Amino acid sequence: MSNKGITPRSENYSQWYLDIIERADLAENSAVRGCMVIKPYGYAIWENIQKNMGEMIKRAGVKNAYFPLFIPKSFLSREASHVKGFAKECAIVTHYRLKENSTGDGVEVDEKSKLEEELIVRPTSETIMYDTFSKWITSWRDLPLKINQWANIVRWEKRTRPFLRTAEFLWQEGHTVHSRHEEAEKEVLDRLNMYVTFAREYLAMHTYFGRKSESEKFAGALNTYGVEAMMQDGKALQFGTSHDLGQNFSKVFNIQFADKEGNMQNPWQTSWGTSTRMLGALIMSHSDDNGLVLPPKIAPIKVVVVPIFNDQNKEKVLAFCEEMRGELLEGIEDVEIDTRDFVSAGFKFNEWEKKGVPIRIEVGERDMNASSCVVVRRDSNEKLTVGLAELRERIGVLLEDIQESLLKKSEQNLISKTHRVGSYDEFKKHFEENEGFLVAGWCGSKECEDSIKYETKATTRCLTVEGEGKNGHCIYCGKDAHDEWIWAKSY
RNA sequence: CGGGGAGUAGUUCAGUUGGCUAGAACGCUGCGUUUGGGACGCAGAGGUCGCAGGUUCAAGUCCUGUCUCCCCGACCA
Repeated sequence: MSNKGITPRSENYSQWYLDIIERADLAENSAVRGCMVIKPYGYAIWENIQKNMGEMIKRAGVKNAYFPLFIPKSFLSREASHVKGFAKECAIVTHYRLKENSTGDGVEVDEKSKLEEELIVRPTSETIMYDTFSKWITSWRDLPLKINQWANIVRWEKRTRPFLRTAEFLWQEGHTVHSRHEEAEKEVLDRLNMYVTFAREYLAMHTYFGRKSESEKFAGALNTYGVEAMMQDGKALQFGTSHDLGQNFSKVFNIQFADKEGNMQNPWQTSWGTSTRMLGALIMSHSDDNGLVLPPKIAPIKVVVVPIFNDQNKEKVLAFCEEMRGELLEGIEDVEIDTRDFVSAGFKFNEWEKKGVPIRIEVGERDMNASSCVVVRRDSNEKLTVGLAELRERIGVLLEDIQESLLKKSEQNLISKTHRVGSYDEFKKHFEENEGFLVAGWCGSKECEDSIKYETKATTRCLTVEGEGKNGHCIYCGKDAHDEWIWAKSY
């Protein structure tokens, strides 16, 4: 068994996630390559994410809203570095009508329907939202304004990878507007912490988080903060970001408010987001060679009951399972009974393992007679015989225990694969031969960062609180460094 | 956009000194026996061999063109 779990390089990678998504089969048209179909089981995970993170977002005083998919081209060109960051990966709507083609066996673009101004399919919604915000905000009384939207966005990446980078993906993007910079900065860090907490509590993922370097920051932001998770193969996966936009956008979108003294001011803004990439992070963090392993809090099915029966005792066993779900497992959510009589029990065991269901209960006549059942945990494959009287309590405890031990494992993976090195030679050697992250001083110059990236493929991931202000030497040039950064190869 | 690889059944693929009716495994359908770790037997369905042209008595196989996909880079969540 490999110890790297499911990664894009693992054998049969494409087989592993097939319960969650599949590549959109649009092979005849290269223009839509890189799109994904999220299947019902995968979407159920996404719904759990939406529900739980959605609650955290609401608790932060943020309201949900929805803005248009299409952005006038002129909006995108207002903030110089923003447009520079996204210009090369936009889908553009140029016409609004089709007509029958000359041979009569299809359709073609009606050239007469050309738009005067092209529309951009949103790669992110700063521009279209902030144009609207400029109409909503006139006074200090309108602030802070905190808006979130769950939406799809399109980024025409040159190269896509199932899960980790698709042309279209779903996400949540939050946008807030504040009267003072300190307040905006606090919001940025609060939301960053929200993501870290969500990753820990729900996804059972331990992460590093902190400020991104100049070259890694969001196009148009003053500062970007990120959450970095480590996959089982030691590579980094950026999980969420939170940006301090300063006044960059409020100035060009003409958002102004009258302060208490009656002076017109440009407010301070933030934006923050997490995407369906989380599904990829979730899979790659916990799963093993037998398939997915899902943390109970996010698993669409928490407990699956596999009845073991033959033609003679089928009804009896199935009736018992229903009873089990209704009474013996009262209060345990998302329990599924696999009543299929056309596949073998062994097949079902295997299938639910592949789907990552945290707990499997096996019940046959043998168990019924003994007033017990067999309980199997997905994370450790441990089998327990549990008396029916204590079943509910044990399952409740087990679910919590699985959640906890997955987090512990993730923490262990992160910490045990984060190293320090004394020289650049060792730094280089690490990324050639070993897995995992490095903590190393960096003088902050773009030259050093670029050289390191070119020579090792590793980049700065973030500057953690612990690394901030830690004096030392730049791992590359040897000059004085005042911060220690997290370095890693990333997806 | 650069470098590699590949297009044959739903999927993964085999199939060259060109030669009969194009194959396997898995999956799918039906019947029967099974069901405590991916069941088995029998019967069956499923193909314009990416597309176009050429060479030949004969092309999945050789030649030319063309399209597409995948992988590795650059770019990025």
